[in-house]
Amino acid sequence: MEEKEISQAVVGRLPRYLRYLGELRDEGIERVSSQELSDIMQVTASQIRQDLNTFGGFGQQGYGYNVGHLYDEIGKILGLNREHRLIIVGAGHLGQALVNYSNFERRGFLFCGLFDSDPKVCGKKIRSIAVRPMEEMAGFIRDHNIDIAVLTIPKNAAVETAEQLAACGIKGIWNFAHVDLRLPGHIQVENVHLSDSLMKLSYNLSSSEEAT
Amino acid sequence: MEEKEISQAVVGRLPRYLRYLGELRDEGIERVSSQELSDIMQVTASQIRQDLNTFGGFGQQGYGYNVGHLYDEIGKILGLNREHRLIIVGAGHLGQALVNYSNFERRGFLFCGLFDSDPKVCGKKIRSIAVRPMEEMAGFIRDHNIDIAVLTIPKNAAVETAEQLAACGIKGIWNFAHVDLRLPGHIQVENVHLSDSLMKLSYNLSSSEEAT
DNA sequence: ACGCTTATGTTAAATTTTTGTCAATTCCTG
DNA sequence: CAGGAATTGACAAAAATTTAACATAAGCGT
Repeated sequence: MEEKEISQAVVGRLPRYLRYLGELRDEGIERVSSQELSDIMQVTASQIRQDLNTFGGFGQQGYGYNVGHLYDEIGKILGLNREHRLIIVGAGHLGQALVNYSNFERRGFLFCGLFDSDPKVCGKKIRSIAVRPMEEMAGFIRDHNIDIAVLTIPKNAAVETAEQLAACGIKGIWNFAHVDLRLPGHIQVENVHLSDSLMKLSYNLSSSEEAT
Repeated sequence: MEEKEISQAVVGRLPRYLRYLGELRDEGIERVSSQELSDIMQVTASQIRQDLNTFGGFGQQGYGYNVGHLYDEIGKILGLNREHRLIIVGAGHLGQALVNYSNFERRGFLFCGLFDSDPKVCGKKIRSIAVRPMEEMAGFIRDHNIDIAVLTIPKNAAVETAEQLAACGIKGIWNFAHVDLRLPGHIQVENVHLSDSLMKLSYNLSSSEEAT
């Protein structure tokens, strides 16, 4: 029963709010007003209030927002109060880099398995996680209650693998491959298209140059 | 002399157009209509025409768009017709992963140098590029005409390093550190906040679950 | 060469997103 | 404990983005 569709624009801003609130909290600051946050974050106070009110009234008139409480609430909204169990498919440099990123684990994203089609890297251990052959993937997902798969393999392999993952009942895919995955709607896909990002930077470089 | 401000929403879609046009071209397809592209890409034909017309009339009425020509034009708009010279600051797993990604070089993004503050990794070679100490960075940028720096270092170091880079006259920063960099407006910053992306996925997982 | 079909470029409408405003509520001081 | 200051939540206005509609231009077949 979807209450009212919440735009991805709003969702996309939540992690940033969380980040700044975490910093304030770590500085020992207990309360903050939308105007103060606005000054720090360089977005309008109106947008902050609007965004937060999408999910409920977390503030108090005349007082502002309680930093710790707001931090927790946004965390809950983002699903950080539960644990997520992930596997990484593709034990190349990028896959390894992600496994080694300990910040994710701190947020409840647990890397449980690593898979690769290359027999030469299978058996190798990365941060205490063994690389397994692709054949074991389906079973592993079911046995270890995996909900997210991270795709760090070349694009031609990615499409087929994504379909396998879908068939295994995976809930979400964090896709670093440079293709758009076409999967059933109940499977959430979040794309990280690095080359797209680099091209945007390139555009903005050219564009700012012209505007001399 | 900025003609008219082009929205980042449009710019953000260009790389995706480029990708699909490249695929069509590789299949030997010479012409395509906005409606055909619409079917393939799952966006409205209207949006495609609107987006393309932001930059000029690349199509022909009654015919459609010439795939090769449109591909080239979008490439030019994105600045892919020129070479970009990059350095990577932070030779950790992520930095190494990016150096090894050959696709970027094919697009004209040349990795020219690698820098790290850890003396233990300095001197090491990654894909024929030696890791240099941070002290050499400023000189290197000037000597090798570097325009883009890729920041793959922890966030506390990132802020200070970004300021150094700005002082060296860098044009753009591709920022993988989990902070917002505050730099003079003429320096373009493109952020890749991986944990934000993962949190979005997490939100969408929770959200789709609720909507059972 | 003519007319029908196709498909763009452009303008207008609809929708979404962002910003501004203000009454209502709570805090805080004297 | 009363009154002024502060700040939210809600609503309204403005801006931006997306979609629709259509006149116009070019292709294509006969």
